[in-house]
Amino acid sequence: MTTTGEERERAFDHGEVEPRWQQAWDEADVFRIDDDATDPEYVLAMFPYTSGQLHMGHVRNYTITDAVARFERMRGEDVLHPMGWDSFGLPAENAAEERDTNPRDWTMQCIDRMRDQFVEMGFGYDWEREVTTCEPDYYRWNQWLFKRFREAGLVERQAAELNWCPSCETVLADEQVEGDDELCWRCDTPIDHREMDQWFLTITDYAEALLEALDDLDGWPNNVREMQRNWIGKQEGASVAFEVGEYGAVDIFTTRLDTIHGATYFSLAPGHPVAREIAEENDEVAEYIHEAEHADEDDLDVTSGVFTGEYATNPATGEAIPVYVADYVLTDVGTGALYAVPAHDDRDHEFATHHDIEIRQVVEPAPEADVDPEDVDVQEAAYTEDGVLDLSAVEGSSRPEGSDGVLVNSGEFDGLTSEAARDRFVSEFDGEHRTEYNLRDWGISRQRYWGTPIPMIHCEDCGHVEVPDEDLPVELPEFVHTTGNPLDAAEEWKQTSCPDCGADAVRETDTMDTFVDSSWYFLRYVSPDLTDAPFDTDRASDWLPVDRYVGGIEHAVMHLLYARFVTKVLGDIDLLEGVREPFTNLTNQGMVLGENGNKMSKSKGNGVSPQRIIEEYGADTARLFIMEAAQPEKEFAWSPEGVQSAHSFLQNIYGLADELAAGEIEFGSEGDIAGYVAREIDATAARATAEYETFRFNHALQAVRELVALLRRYREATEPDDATFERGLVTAAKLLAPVAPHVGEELWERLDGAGLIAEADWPAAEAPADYDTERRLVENTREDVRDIVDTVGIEDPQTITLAVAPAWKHEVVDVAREADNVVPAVMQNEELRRYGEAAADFAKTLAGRATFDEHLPPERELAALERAAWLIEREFGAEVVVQSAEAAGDSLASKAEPGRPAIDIAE
RNA sequence: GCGAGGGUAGCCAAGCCCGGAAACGGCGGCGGACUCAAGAUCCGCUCCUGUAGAGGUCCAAGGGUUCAAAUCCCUUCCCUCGCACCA
Repeated sequence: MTTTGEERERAFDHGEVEPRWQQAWDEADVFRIDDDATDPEYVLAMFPYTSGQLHMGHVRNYTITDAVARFERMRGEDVLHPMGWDSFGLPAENAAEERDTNPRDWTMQCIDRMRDQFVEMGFGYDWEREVTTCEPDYYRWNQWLFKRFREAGLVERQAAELNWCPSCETVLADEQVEGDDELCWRCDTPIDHREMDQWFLTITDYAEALLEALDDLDGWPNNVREMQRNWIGKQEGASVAFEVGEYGAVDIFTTRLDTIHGATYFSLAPGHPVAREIAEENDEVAEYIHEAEHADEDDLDVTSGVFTGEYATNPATGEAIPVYVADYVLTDVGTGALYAVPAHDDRDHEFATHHDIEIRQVVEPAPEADVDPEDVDVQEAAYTEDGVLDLSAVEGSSRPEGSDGVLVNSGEFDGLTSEAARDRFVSEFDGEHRTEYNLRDWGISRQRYWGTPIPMIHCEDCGHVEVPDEDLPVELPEFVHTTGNPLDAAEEWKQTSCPDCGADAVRETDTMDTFVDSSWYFLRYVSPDLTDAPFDTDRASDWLPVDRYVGGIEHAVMHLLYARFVTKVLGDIDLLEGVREPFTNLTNQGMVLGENGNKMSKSKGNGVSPQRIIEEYGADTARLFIMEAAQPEKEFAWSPEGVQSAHSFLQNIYGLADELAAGEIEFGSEGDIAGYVAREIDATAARATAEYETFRFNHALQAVRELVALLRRYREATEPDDATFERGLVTAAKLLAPVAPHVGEELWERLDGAGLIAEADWPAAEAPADYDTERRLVENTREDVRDIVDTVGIEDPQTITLAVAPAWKHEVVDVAREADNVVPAVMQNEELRRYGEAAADFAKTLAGRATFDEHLPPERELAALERAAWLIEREFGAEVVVQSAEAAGDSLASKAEPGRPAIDIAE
């Protein structure tokens, strides 16, 4: 960037300015919130994982919440805006291994580094409420809550299948298993699936509550709500038992019980217990199951399966249908067993065709459907829609060919709609209504060191025994480098005695999933130092829910679902009162893309380091650029031009304030222009406020830029009125301050503001009366003048005369607006009739129009044009004369209409 | 396949909920002011036609409702995201 000498003189040095204000805020306790505050505005960003690296995603996330917090504070709200550290987790262990240190030291260093960066960015947090999940002061409450959940019957020990790396001797999360070959991400060893006992929180008990409440979460994005609905995966259906050979009754789950008469085979998942029983007698089945269990996802065709030689009895028809074991039936969906209806299910159809099984239609389109039953050929493709039952094809049906249908066996079902049949068949075939969820219980056991120890003890005699509350927290032992779980290797720590019987016992060596930490951290901020409970129930009940939660979409399901679950449980065990949902409004900020529009990544080499931007341009430039670039939820590409533009703007407005402070601006007493500027100031405040409220910071900032540009033009055009000019700058500074807080303070200091702008009052936000109408009048008039000058080709206009329409024309429009029949209505008006033919002609003109824009009365139009005349003078270098209809005389004024002054341009 | 969100001028992108001006902004491009010049800044223009503020054609495509549609309704096409051998 090149700067002129003058600009350099007027520029601020962010490296000097920013730390100074950060210190000033700190000393003035600007961001502290008192424990006594009632129902403060709770503004929260998802706390970061402590990687030590601040990236642009963080900067964007925290710039948004910081701007909102500052905005609300200036409006006089008490604001809770805390920050903490999601500091447990596997990466810390890996980093410790790589650097020959331990997870704790490494994590603490990362936290210090990140905290410094947050301060440098000017983010205003109440650091007295800082929460660090890897501190015993925090995680002891994970343990305490685990026990309360257990008391409430929400903790279970179940077997679960896990990814196990035989070389590292540890469990891996799904995302740590790489590629189709399923290799360990660290040592490239193929992983095993191992069934292990695990601790679970039974979130499935809350499946319905979690699902239902989504409908009322109006402040959440639709896609997140939809993702949670999908995840919970509610299915309403029914279960019915089929007798399978000598193996007894097998329950199936179906959502299409109406099609039961069309079942022509029965299918078991390879993992179904009955399939395993059959395999013991049948080698072919055993082989298939083995194959299915060791195959990769796509190895087996959808039609793969094996006939077991067994038959199942269809309770609807009494028929015996063949039993298959098929891979397309999933063990953990429904009951892992189903009856197949090839005529009405695509996969069953494909399977049946391949295995040459009968396809029997039992549903046809209902009369109101726009499909002709004749066009449905289930031999070709399954008909999967609802319809009416057509049991003519069922064996034993008494329905004659072509008739409207008589019932199979019992006659009473024929013609039922699918919906009615589903309901009816439940009782008819001894089934039961059943609701299935895709949601699984939350397995929280991790065979890792860097997490919250699960507060349980295994005693030979007493089984699983809780660690008594008074012995909490169970603290982590010293970290040891080992291939497996360091807790397992910590012999001294592991050996203990049973709290119940006193015998020798061992501690649980699993730690908790780190999502446990983040499922309630937003409550700990309320009372971070409390020593006898995780949080102060009264205060939390008052301060929660979080009013504004901002974070990445990657947490749409996991974290946000767990937090909702925990919040509901806390309510049910009386630790929270009247808070059923943790986050009222949720925003998922979009990605910051690299300059080329691709995702920033090391491999693409298009990453932009926040640290570098802060050093080169300062935090405010980065903040302003990010907020101007796009609305929070949209992605945008990093742009050096945009950064540059934000930087120049900040320098520019600073320069103006500095000149003002230095007394270098000549002031005068010009009145009309000041009036114009004054109205623009008010309108800008109103617009920016509304945009802040609706999270469209880019629009708010655009308004601020326009105001500053206007002030600059004002100064160039005339000797401005000092009070108006200063008020304009003060307003711009305040509107800018939430986004560019350091520059805001610099401006404030030069504008003689008392105290800190961070604590100043937000500008009153009331647009002037009829602002929009006036603005439209002025803009239209300016455009018309341009249009004329351009089309006519006037080289050098000398005088531009604007004449406002006479009062009677305004009245004609008023009458016309109300009238059905314009011309008669106008001519019947005594007053208007006085204007004779002119009134009639004008009425005729209006009669052809469908609508009438709002317009100002003549004297207000006159005043508005007088205020705006300077803009036209400046643009065309001509004298501008604004006249009333009377002053202008008939020849000109007759061309004017309300909202559209007559224009005369003299060369 | 199911679900959600979209398709607006060369590009990015507002407006759509609550129908009423060729449609806010920005970038890029063009012209002008300032300057020895460039940059920065400022003022315009940027769908087509037009010597007094005009006319024409426009918001993925097609239909409909309405005095009036980018906006409401229907159909089709395309994009992005989420879920999915889900019984």
